[in-house]
Amino acid sequence: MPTVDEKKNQKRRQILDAASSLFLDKSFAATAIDDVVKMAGIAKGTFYLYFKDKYDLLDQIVSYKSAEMLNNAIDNLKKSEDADKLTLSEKALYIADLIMDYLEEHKELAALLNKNLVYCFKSITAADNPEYSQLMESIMKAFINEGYSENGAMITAYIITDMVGSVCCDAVLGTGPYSLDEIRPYLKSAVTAVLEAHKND
Amino acid sequence: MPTVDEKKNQKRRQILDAASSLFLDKSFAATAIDDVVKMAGIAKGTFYLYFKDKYDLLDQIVSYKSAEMLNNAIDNLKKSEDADKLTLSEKALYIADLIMDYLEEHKELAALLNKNLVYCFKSITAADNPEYSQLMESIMKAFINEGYSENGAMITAYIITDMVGSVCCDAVLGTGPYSLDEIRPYLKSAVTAVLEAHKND
Amino acid sequence: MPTVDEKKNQKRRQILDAASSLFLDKSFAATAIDDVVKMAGIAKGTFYLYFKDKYDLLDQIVSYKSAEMLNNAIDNLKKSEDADKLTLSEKALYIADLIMDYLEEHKELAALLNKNLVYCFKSITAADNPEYSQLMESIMKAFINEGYSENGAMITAYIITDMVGSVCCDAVLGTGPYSLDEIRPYLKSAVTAVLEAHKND
Amino acid sequence: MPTVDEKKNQKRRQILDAASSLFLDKSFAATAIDDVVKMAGIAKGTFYLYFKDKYDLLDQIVSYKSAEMLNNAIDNLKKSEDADKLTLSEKALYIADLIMDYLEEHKELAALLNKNLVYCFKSITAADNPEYSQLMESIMKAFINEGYSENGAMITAYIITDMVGSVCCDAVLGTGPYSLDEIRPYLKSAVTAVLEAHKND
DNA sequence: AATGAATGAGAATTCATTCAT
DNA sequence: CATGAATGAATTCTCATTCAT
Repeated sequence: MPTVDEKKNQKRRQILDAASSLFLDKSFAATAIDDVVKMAGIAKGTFYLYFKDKYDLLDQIVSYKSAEMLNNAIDNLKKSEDADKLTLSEKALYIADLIMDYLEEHKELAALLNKNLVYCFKSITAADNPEYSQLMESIMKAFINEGYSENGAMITAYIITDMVGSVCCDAVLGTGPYSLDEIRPYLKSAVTAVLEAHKND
Repeated sequence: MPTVDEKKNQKRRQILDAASSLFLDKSFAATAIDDVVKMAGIAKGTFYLYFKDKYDLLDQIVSYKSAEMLNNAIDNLKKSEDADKLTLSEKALYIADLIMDYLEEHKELAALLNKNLVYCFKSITAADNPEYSQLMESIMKAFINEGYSENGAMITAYIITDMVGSVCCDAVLGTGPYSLDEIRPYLKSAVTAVLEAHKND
Repeated sequence: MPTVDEKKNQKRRQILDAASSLFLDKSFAATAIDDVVKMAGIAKGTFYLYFKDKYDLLDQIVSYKSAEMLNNAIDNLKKSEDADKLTLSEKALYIADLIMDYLEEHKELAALLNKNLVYCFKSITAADNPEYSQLMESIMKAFINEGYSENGAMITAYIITDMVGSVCCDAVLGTGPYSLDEIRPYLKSAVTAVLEAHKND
Repeated sequence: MPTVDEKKNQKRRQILDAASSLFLDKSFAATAIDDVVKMAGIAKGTFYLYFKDKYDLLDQIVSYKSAEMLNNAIDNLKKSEDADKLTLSEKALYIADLIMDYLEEHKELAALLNKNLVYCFKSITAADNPEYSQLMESIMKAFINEGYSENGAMITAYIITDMVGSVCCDAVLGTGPYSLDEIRPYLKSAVTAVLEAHKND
């Protein structure tokens, strides 16, 4: 016996899922609200009960899908028992691998990110989820421990995020010259290299 | 005495310039052909004498603006007499700097590339300009000489291009967390690091 | 201990009051049932328990608010003990003043009447309230006594009502060029003049 | 051989005429742009070539139709050779008659004015047509000559305009209790009476 | 009686493209 | 070559009303 609120949330997710699959197929611009409601199996008016307008839909999709990816990463991190023993570089590669796997399986998120993997962190930071802030903090600490300045750590993380996001989106969406499998080892060694390059900066 | 062809080309450039400035301000989707022709000072019908449709306009802008950037790079390279004596890494940094400077001064191109600096090379490759192919070849040779496999060279170049493009577009368009001045040194050391990482791969 | 009927009537009035204030602010057309129910603090479905549709609401508001104004006029008339001794013209001015005061203080009614002060009398005549018919009759008698034909009396009363309604609505709603204070003396002498003009017609 | 400009103006009038006839039948709110373009025999997009939006259409109709009425009045006035010899009161009655005749024959204007005959003068004043300003001035002079203060003249004219407009619109649209024929003599004597009442105020 | 989620027809407006002049 | 009026399908969003709970 699902409550009213559960039903509402389920319907919201129906719309979110329909829309993100359409955005992947046809792009945001080429997708009409009409397409979304038809695929979600609801009436046009119902859509506007859940979303202010088309842009609100886009925002909510990015947040919602990003949160899914982050939660997935956190879950994985928790499960790997020896996470604590990993070096910063190893941790970075671990997370990079998780993100690549996730985007490969959720191409619709890759399409939405449009190479801006940083969006994830932005929308994550906005929602004040204690688990997220904890994660952020622990990452920063790891950087500092290895000799990075606070600013250097942030910039390095940003460059790596952008590089991984850009290359990975191209790869999984087929818009770049290489498949994810082909480029993954090179991308990972690039991550390590950039990380090392800025140590003690 | 400008020939008919020169006049045509001049009008084509008027449209191209008007459109790219509008695409920067309001995005491709939000720019109407009406806006373009008004800014270019021509009639609506005239537009379709020069471009097949709106998408053709976009394609031609990217090619045209990319060509400008590439030509600028080639000119610079030619002027620096000791270009031949530079190592691969030094050349890469030299080009990266040129691209960063150019995009900073031509934000409209940054907006059009939308983080896909690779587009440039694609649209360049399409047009068979001997100077471009020469440039490409000399770059490849430099890689091979330093011990890269052909495939490794291509992938490395691609990753670096994507990284620079992504970070640089964010920076000049103000969509990222850092300005170009702030991030440039870090980005350059990242370029070197990635380059080194794949040597002998 | 409020009876069920009293409760119903109270809720009906809540809706009526909310709606008329919104109709003043935003006009009938621009006011959504949604706005009304939100302001009245009830559910959308509840609205349709009390009113057939949006137009029924409008009708009932005009009747309800007109009745309020008429009741107010009757009360005032009763209190002024020497009402009987007044001439027709004096009575007319007395009532005109009451109406002007009332509309000044209840601009929402002025907005609803939309210059049709006659609506008041129509919706009043519909409801068969003995007090209203008494009032009407006594007014007609006063006319006849002063030499008007029955038809002349009706037409004169109509013209005066329309003139006062039109000028007064403009004044209190700020849609005309004069404030009520500025125009009131002129309007009152116009009332007297029209009254005199048709005597013995 | 009609010029392009003549054709445009003719099309604009087509739309204006179609719209005002529909506004009479169904009210402004109930008329869709779709109805207007169907009746005018043009495409929906064409409508927006001539009018900014639905409200612009309404404004332009009122101006256009008001101008027609005013021009008609001026023409009539010019033709009646002894206009100069008429007293103010006679002039007022002459104009009132013209307006009543006109609105009876152009009910669509009556519907648009919505009892606000003053709109006419507003929209007329806005357009700086020398003939209109001349008319206004000569009317004001006539008032002053007969002993009115400037303010008194304005207010009196306003009250009369509002009264005639209100009563007359009701009459021709059938929303009031009397037909124009029935009420015209009473309305005219009311005009004279109000005029007299404020002399020397 | 009361609720409020769902409906879907219908509204206004936009805009890429065509074509007669 | 150049023009710009005309097109009409497509799009987003609104809102009075219903009905299962």
